[in-house]
Amino acid sequence: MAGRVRIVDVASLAGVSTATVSRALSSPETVGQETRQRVMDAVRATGYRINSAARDLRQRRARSVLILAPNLANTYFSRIFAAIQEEASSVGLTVQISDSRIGRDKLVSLGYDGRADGIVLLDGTIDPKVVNGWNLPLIQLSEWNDAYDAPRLVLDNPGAARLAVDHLAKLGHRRLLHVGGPEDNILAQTRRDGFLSATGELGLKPQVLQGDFTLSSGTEAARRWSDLPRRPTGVFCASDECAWGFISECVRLGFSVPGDVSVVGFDDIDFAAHFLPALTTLRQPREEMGRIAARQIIRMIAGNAAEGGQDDDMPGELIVPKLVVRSTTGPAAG
Amino acid sequence: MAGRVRIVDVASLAGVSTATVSRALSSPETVGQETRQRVMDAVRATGYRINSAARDLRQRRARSVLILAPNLANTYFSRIFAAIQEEASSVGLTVQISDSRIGRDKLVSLGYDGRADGIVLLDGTIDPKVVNGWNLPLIQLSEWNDAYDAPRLVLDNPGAARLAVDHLAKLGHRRLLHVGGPEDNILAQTRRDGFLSATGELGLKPQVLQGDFTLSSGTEAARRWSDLPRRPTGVFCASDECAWGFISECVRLGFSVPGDVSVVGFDDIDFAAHFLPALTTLRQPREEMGRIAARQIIRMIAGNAAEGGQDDDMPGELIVPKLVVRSTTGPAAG
DNA sequence: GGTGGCTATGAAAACGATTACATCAAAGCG
DNA sequence: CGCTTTGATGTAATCGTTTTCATAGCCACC
Repeated sequence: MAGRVRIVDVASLAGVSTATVSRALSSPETVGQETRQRVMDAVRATGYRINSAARDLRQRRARSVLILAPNLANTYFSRIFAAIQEEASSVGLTVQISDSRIGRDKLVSLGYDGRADGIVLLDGTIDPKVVNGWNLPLIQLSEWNDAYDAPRLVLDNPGAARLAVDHLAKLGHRRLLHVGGPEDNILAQTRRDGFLSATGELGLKPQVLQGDFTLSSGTEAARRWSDLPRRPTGVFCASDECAWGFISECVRLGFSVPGDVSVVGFDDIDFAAHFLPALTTLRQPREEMGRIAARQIIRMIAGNAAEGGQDDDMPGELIVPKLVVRSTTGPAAG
Repeated sequence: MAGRVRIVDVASLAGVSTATVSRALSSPETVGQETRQRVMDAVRATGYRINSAARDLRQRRARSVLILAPNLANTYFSRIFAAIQEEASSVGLTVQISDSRIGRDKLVSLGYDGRADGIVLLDGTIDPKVVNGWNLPLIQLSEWNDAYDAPRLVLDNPGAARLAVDHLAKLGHRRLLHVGGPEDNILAQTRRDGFLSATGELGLKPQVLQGDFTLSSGTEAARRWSDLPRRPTGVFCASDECAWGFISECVRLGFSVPGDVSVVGFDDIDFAAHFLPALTTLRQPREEMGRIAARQIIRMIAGNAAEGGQDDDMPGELIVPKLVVRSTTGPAAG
């Protein structure tokens, strides 16, 4: 008795109207004791399950949040997804996930088609016209874009870079290198800028190589590093993957870490503590970030439904990173 | 001019009926050249976007597939998700993702609420009554359960275990250890059984420790290994994470890999090639698996819509693993 | 010129819930 | 005892599409 049971079937079995069934299910207290029981029995007997499409249409809401991220394969996101999903599920919201690089038109639709009533956006490179055109509660997470008209929850990236630089400086390193991320990425930009201003203030000699957060870009950077005339002894990479790519290639090239070069990563992925040597890095509390963002979008959705479209006061919460010192950094030689 | 534009608005602007607008959008060839043009112009002028809830209700389909996986935070899945999402998106399907450990009742609803018209299931531990009760196209991926009445796409796990054992045996290892996964996991079971029968046939001495696929279970296993009287020299771990936990702890305890012990992992995650030493492992083509599964569920959904519920002939496609020899395995001493 | 077969369109009935409004009985109150 | 209030229920409109008919115009063919 599955799939094709409608609310009228329940109603007729219970000997009441569909209105009563609906009420018995969504606001039981408005329905008589005995009637409620009859309805519940009928529901059980028929195996009735609500048809969400019908309810969504009538109520003009979807009980669903949409997560948009560039490149779902990136393991950086998985913990965030899990946290969001958990929070959302706990208040009865389902979660849709889409790659944010699916093409402008599809993207526009996602925010318009009535299937989501809130968006968690992890991509700062989407055309602001598209983002601001969606008429939905939205929160920016991790990445952001000043042109988006929505609250954000992001890490203090410049502060994190400063922590890395200070750490390396304190160990005596004077020639510092940053292996950054893609030029159009806001995280890459702010980490690099933080690196440059921190080194500047300390009167250190900064150099920058461009990468793209990946293992192989770290590997590539290591080769370029080894060709440098007076090799930097302190390296700050924009991601743990990049850092590990850098380190493993250095070792293959016959250098020692941290003997010849100290390396700081970024993110503190699960493997960081288990690499050999264990990676010094900046911890980004991804699970917590996902959780907070989820709670906020849930509040915004609820508020939106209640107050009718009043946007939040758009606070920009700043998550503070933490330096985790392990074994890929050590005192500068000499 | 956003959000509140309905098909009637487009229709009246174009001076046609809603039926014509609908047709112009979904089957343009059935609509007159000039009318079509007028409709398209009106769509553009109003910024009309379809309301999916209404369409889903009317068509009784959701253009959406649901992915169910145990523990979304597990990075093993991310590449699979990405592949599925990509395939799904290319044919206009959206993707919902949910943790499969959300509680029986929510789980039942997910398959019934009309929001998904196909399911990719990556969890073999769900109550078969629930799974078989869903009246939807479904495919099992990676994990499976014989009681599920649905096609599956899985790796040849026993075959993979055999590859690992043969490799270690060929290197001269006689005392072999398997660090397995959780007892209730079908992957763990079949890999362990494959290990046991392969070692049995070769007349080798097998031992088994239980783990749970994680880094820390590998670490723990390494400690237990080091306490063993006559330590096994060849180790086969049920996942790369576990293998790396094992190796890094061995090194910390003062052993050499592969000098004192050879280790084979499972999965070939991105890091495997970049660990120091690089990990010998069994490659599981996760992206390809996701892609094939997605294509199949798409076919099943299409077939379902066309033929009206006829299930597939339930083929059980078997993916063949490949041994990737790197640097954590070497000849047995003596 | 009547019949049949196109093609292009519109009117209106679905799809399956929720909910505003009406109804009716029982109860409270002076 | 009339009048209002309250609580429980039913009736029917509604959400925004798609799709089945029905219709109308046009051409062609014997």
